[in-house]
Amino acid sequence: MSITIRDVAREAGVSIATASRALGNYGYISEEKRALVVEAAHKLGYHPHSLAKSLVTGTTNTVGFVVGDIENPFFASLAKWVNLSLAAEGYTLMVYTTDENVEDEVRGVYSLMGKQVDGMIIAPASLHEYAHILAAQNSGIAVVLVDRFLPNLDVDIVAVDNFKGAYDAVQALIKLGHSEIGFVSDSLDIASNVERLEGYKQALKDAHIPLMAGFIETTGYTLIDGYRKAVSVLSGARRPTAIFAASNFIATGLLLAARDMDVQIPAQVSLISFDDMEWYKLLTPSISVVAQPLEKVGQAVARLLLKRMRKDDRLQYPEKIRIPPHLILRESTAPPPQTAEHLNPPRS
Amino acid sequence: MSITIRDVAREAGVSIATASRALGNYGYISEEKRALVVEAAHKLGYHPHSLAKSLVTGTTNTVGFVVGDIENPFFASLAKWVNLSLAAEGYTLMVYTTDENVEDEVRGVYSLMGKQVDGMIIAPASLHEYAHILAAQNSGIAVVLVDRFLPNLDVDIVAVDNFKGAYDAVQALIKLGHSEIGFVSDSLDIASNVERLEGYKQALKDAHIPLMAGFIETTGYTLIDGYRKAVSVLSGARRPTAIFAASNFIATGLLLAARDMDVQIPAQVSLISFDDMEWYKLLTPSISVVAQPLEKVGQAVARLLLKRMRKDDRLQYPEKIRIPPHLILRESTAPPPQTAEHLNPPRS
DNA sequence: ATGAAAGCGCTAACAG
DNA sequence: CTGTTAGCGCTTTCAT
Repeated sequence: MSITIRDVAREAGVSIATASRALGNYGYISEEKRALVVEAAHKLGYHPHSLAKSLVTGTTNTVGFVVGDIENPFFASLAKWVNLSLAAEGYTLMVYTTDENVEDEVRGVYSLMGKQVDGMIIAPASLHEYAHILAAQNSGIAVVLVDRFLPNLDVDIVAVDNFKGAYDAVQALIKLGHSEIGFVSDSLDIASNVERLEGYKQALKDAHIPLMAGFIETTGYTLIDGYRKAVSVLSGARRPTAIFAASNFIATGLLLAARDMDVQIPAQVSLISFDDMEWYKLLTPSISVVAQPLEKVGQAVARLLLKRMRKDDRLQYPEKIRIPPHLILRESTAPPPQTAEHLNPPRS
Repeated sequence: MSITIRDVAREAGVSIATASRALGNYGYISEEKRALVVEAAHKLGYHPHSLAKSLVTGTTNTVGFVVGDIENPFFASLAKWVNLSLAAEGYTLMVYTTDENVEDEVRGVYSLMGKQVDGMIIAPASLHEYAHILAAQNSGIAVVLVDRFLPNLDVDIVAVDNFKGAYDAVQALIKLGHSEIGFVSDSLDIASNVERLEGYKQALKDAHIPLMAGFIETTGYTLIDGYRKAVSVLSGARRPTAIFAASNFIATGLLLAARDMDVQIPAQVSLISFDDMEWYKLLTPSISVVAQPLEKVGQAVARLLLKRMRKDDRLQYPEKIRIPPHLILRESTAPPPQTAEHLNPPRS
């Protein structure tokens, strides 16, 4: 069927060991035989069987990337940057999509373990279920989390400072005069959302604005979930004058809903979104955001994983890297409408 | 180090073969021993080593996905749909990004071959270089192309009817009264762009509008390439009254440029984009598009590949599947400006 | 510098 | 129904 190193060796008139040395560029071998083997390999159209090699060396040059949804521009962009760094070092990415579903994630992690990936990058779907992540670590695979901390687990992580990002955003809204600020995110079983919620709460607290439970809303992770929740928030009895959307999907759903319901942004409701999108600049109004430097995050993740896979012991354990996000105020944020009867001017 | 089937067999007090049968659910085995083995495996925390299994069975349950840029929403969305269908059948996706660079693509295909993927889905970066794709096919891997035909190669493909999509779009512009219609795409070494150009040309021809070489422009595949080209097109001596953008990246670049240059859409220039984006609806004006039903494309690709991997011989060879796109006219298309001295009313 | 041979973890004849 | 055994293609001691 396929051409093996055995065929190459025979063709070149050398032993399998010599052929292996020639093809793998290791050990002692005469230039003469090396050339012979290389030529034979070329002539026969030989291509190495990495699986067989992996079985003996124990390394696959493959890393697993486990995320909620590869269609989400946040993950797609992250994948691009991670891949860029990893591909340069000869690694291939196996992408596993979980639909933010823990059972799928567990399946994915074990499947990837079975496929003997050298490392895994995971954006865990749940704060509370991590036995599979522990199992992967214990089996000797390098694991680094991205975007979402697992406070109960000692494992490397790279993420944006979500607390600060949310805090800055909400503080900016408060400075504009808002006191009725809504928070909308997807599941609070996801660590980054919890951190963003904490930032939101702290900003309100520091401004002595009472926390209103009705202003904190969560929904699913898809665009349509975001849309539905937005419709309910915008049509609620007590509509906030500003909304902090904890992700691009939530913000997009809200924009779609606002358009359909003829709610004016920012005249009636201000908006700040987590995640910057190229097209946010194109909207009328352009959208204010907490931008995540995904290039930096992706590179940091890749670099850290690479070091772990190479067992670089100059690293602390675990390594926790926080990348600062930055607030960009555009046109979707403005002072609250004058007619708002609940207007509560900021103290500052 | 790790727990193997040998350990499980010993623990359960059976032979390796029996353990393998129990774990793999095949052959004859008593319920009693099966339970024993399963329990031992569970107790020991055994996880199968798929690589070793693959080495003997010759199948990996892995498929390679070779695309230009996973960050491009077109590919990201495609990946999602393909993955959905494939994951349901137990396959994992290895994503290889080529940056639309043939050398990278060649490297990727050979790397994936070495990793013994059962199948590959490729959006080839070049019309002319396909020896590597042939090699993959010849090595027994199921290969199906997506989005881009390779006319000189007998290989399965699923793609949108690019000719028709472009034809319909340009015809719609002509009906609105345009005769100075620009075409902007990335590389014409990419089959789908060529097909779209052909559709553009044919629509002009059928309306007896002379083809102007200066109205056909190509550029790179990134957003910034699209932006730069758009600036030059919009500031050219003879600016078209309508532009057909052959991809979402090109269209986005053009929108960004139009905003920066204060060019009014559609008052001064009409625009139709290939690829529909959720946010196109949110812009002012909303963007007219040739929408590609990516869910259908992704599912068709996955289904076809699955059949090939299973050697379903009810299939023709090669199988060529065209999915019809559909034109959605929104607000970015309007009659040309009255002041245009070159106005050439449609004949219809 | 080169070759013989062991073995990575698993499946699949084959024999019993 | 169960166990023994021969590989899958490759790397890597260990001799020579």
